[in-house]
Amino acid sequence: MLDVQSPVCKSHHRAMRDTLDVISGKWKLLILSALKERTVRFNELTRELEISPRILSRELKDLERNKLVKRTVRKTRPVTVEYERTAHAATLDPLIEAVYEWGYLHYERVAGTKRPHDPTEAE
Amino acid sequence: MLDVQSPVCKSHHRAMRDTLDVISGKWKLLILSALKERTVRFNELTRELEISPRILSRELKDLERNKLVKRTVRKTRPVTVEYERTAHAATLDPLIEAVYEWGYLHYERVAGTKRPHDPTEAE
DNA sequence: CTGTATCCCGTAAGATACTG
DNA sequence: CAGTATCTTACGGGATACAG
Repeated sequence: MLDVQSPVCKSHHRAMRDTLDVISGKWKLLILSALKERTVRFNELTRELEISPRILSRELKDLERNKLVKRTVRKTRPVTVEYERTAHAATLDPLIEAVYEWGYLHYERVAGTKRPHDPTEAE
Repeated sequence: MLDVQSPVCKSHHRAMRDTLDVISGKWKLLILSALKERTVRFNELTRELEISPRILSRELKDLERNKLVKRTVRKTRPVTVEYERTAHAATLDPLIEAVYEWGYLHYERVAGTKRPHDPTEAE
């Protein structure tokens, strides 16, 4: 049988799957992006990203498990928890940047076919 | 500085969502990656990516709808269909490259925490 | 404030069989 | 070969209420 897929393509494929397994989904990159500049508390994130606490909790755990965020409990009055990116997460910056760049540059193109939100736009 | 969500962050967020809406999911980037070098036929893709025809069909339609792949019917013996990337898809190269790079460089790290590997596959 | 516990829905994804 | 038709399962994602 002819070798349809070269070993190069295979490993390429595998590497991409590895990445996608970690960062795919609706939220992970957005969360990491939100943590890019500063440390953020749980509820801050729910508000900023408009994500339900249930989902956020799960996503943060995933990210923590993959060593991309660090969770810190601060013994304040009611107790606050701060999330911050790890150094490892910083290695995702080029990827995040690429995602942002593409969305920014090709916004109109995307808008033509689909565009799900923003209620500020009058209907 | 205490402006929790600056307009910059908002638009950043939006741009990322736009990108994610188009390329998120398990398959789209892998498909585009497979089409990077050459034109590929439908069944070739199902074999190379180990994706079921149903899913592949849907993904290709999505990509076509977003002007990322071009479908060409060749009037051969039983009829073959070739898929190729559009010029627009080429603008995703930096993103795809970033996905590949990260998976490649941080493979070990990922392996430690999760690795849904396919045991049937030997290399 | 920081989550967890339920309940629910839509869709992604897969297996298989079948048609043009 | 290139898909489509079903059917089924799994999971992502959301709403809400509640607990620590």
